[in-house]
Amino acid sequence: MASQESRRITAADVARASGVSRATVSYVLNDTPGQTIPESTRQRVQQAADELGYVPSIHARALASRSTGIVVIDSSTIPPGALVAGATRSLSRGLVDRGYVPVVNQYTGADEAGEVLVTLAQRLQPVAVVALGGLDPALTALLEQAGVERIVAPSPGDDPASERIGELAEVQIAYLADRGHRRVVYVTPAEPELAALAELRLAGARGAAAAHDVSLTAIPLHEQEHLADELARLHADGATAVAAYNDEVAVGVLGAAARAGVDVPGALAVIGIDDLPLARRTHPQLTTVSQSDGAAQLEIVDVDAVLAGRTAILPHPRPRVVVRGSA
Amino acid sequence: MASQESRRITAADVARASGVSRATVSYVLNDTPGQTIPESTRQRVQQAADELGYVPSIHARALASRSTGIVVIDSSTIPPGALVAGATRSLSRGLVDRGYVPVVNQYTGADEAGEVLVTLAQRLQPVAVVALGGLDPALTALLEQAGVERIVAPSPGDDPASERIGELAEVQIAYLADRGHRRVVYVTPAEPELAALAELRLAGARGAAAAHDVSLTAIPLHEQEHLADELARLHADGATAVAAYNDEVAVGVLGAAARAGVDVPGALAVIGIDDLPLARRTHPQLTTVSQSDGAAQLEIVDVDAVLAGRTAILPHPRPRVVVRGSA
DNA sequence: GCCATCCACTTACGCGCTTCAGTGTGGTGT
DNA sequence: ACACCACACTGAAGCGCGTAAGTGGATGGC
Repeated sequence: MASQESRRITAADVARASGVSRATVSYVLNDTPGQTIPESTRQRVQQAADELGYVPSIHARALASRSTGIVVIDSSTIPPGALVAGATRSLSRGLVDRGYVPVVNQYTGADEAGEVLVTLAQRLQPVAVVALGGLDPALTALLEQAGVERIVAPSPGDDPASERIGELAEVQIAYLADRGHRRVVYVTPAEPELAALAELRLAGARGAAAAHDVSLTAIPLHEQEHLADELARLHADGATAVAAYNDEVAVGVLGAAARAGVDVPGALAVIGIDDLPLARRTHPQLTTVSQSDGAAQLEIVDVDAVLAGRTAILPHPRPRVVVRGSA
Repeated sequence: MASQESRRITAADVARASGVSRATVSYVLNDTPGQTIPESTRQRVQQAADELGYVPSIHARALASRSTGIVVIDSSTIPPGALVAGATRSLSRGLVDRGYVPVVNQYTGADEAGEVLVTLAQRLQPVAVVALGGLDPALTALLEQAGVERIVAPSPGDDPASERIGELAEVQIAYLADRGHRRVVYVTPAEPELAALAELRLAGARGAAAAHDVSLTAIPLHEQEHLADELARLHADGATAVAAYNDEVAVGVLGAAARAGVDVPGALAVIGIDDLPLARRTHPQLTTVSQSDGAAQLEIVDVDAVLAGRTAILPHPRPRVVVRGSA
C-alpha cells in the first residue's frame, strides 16, 4: 500500500535549488559567525529554504554538532497548577523563539526517583534541563552524567522535592500542634500509585508528631460513607484535627466531615498540602501548606537568563501555611 | 575551565568490550529479526552494555533508521484533568517499557491551531502522535506532511474533542431540563487560558437551553464570597440549578452554595463534567457528566494496540450523567 | 610585478547508528 | 569428496548535518 512517500527535504535540496553548496546553506541558515556571505546569496538561500519548507533535522544536527537544542522543562517535582502552567508556557514560547525545542516533563505523582526525567535526558540529550520544582543532588548528578550541560533549578543544591515531601507534613503537624491539637489523624490517599509518596509524608508527620508530643493515627481515604463514620468515631475518641496527604484528599475529608455532621473547624480542624485553586473553593476554605511563594515569582521573563543558569526560577520555595477557614 | 568531559559511551565501546563488531552489537541490542546469534554472544554483549551504562543515541538511531522511537502524546486539544493525567501516565509507562521515548504536549489553552504540536512533530520527527483529545483533519494532514507515520486519535475521523466539548454541556442542560429545571446558571472558570473552551461549552449549553426551553445565565467562577452572594441572588430570582464548566468549578459552586446557606440539591441542583475522583468526595456528592464508560476506560492497557492504531483511545465516549447527590 | 589579504565559496570528514551485502567455518547430503 | 547451506559473524555505506580546511579569484600595498 506504499504510496509517494514524500521524501524529507534536506539541506542538499536547498543547496541545489539555490545553486550553492550544502556548507553555504548551513552557514546562511545558522548565521555562522566568521563567515562572509553577501546579502544576495543569503537571500537566495533563505528564499529557497522557505519555498521548499525546509526544516532542519535536529537529529542530524545533534550528531554533527553534539548539541541538540532540546530543552527539557521539568515540572515533575512540583504539583500542577496555574503557576507551573504559566511558567511552562512562557518559557516554551521564549525557547521556541530562540530556536530551541522545548519538551515538557509533567508532574505525574508517580515518578519519585525522577526516572522519567533521567530517561528523557539520556535519550533526548537536551542541552539544558530547567527544573521548575527543584532537583535533589542525586538527580542533578545523574543528569550531569547523562551529559546535560546546563541544569537550571531553583536554589540549586538545596533540598529537593523528594526531601520536601516529608517536610511538608512536618509543617502541617507543627501548625496543628501549635494551635493546641494533641490528637491528629493523618489521611492518606487510596490510590496505590501514591503509596510511596504517602509513606514519605507519613514519615515526616510521625517525626513531627513525636517532636511536638502529639499522637498520630493514619487512615486511608475511604469511600465517603465509611470515612464519615470513621471520622465521627475518631472525633468522639478525642481527635481534634486531621492532616491530609494533599488538598484533593482534604476535600474528601471535608466532605466526609460534612456528611458526619462534624463541624469544621469547630470540632475538627483540617489541613491540606499544595494550595491548589481548589483550596479556595471549598467551604470552609481549606487551610493548606503551600510550596511556592506568591504567584508572580514563577513568571519567567528572562529566558536567556534562565538558559545562562543565572536565574533561580522558584527561589527558596520555603513551605508555609496558608491559613484559611478549615484549621 | 574545561575538565574531563567524560565522553559518551557508544556502541563502538560496547563492541570493543565484548569483542565483536559494532554491527553485532546493534543486532543484539535491537533483537533484529533474521539474525542468528547464539545465547553466549548475546549475553556477552548485553553485559558489556550494562556494565558500561550504554544508552544508544536516539539521534544517531533516527538518522540511520529514519525512525526515532519518539512518540508524542498530545493532550493539547483536551483540557487537563485526572482522566488525561492518568491516560498520559499509563501510556508513558508502557512506551518507556517498550523502548519508546514519550514526549507529552500538554494543553495550554493557547495553541488553537496546534502550532506547537506541528512544530514538535517537525523537529522531533516522532514515529507516532497519540492525540488523546482528537485531531481535526487539517491538523492530521499537517502531521502527515511532517512525516509522522502513525497518528492515533480517538474514533479517528469523527468529532474531535473540540466538538464534544459543547456536547457535554448539552447533556448537562438536558438532564436538568428533564428534572424540571427551567432557570439555570452556567458557571465558567475564571482562568483566562480556559476561556476558549468555556466558550465552546457555553455554546453547547445555550443551544440545549433553547431546545429545552430553559433560560440560561452565564457567570464566571468568582472568588467564593462574591459567588455566594451571586448564587443567593440568582436563587432568589428563580434559578433552581447550576451547571458547571467542570467538576473543579462545581466544587467551587458547592462551596459557595454552602457558604450562602443555599441547600444543595434542595434549593439548587449542581451538575459538573468529568467525573473526577473529586466528584465522589464532596458533600453532597457531585452529579456529573462522564466522558468515559467508567473511569477504567481511559486507562490505556494495551499500548501495543494503540501504537498499531487499532484502538481508539477514547472509544465512543458517549457522555452520560452519573447521578449522585447534588442534582 | 609580486606577494599578502580578503572574499565567497567548496570539499570532505565525521557524529553514532542501522542495515545490506558479504565471508569464513563447520556440518549435511549424496 | 564435493557441493551446498545454515550459522555467526564482519565491513562498509550512508542517514543529514556542522565545520575545519582549502581554493580560486579579485584587490591592495610597495
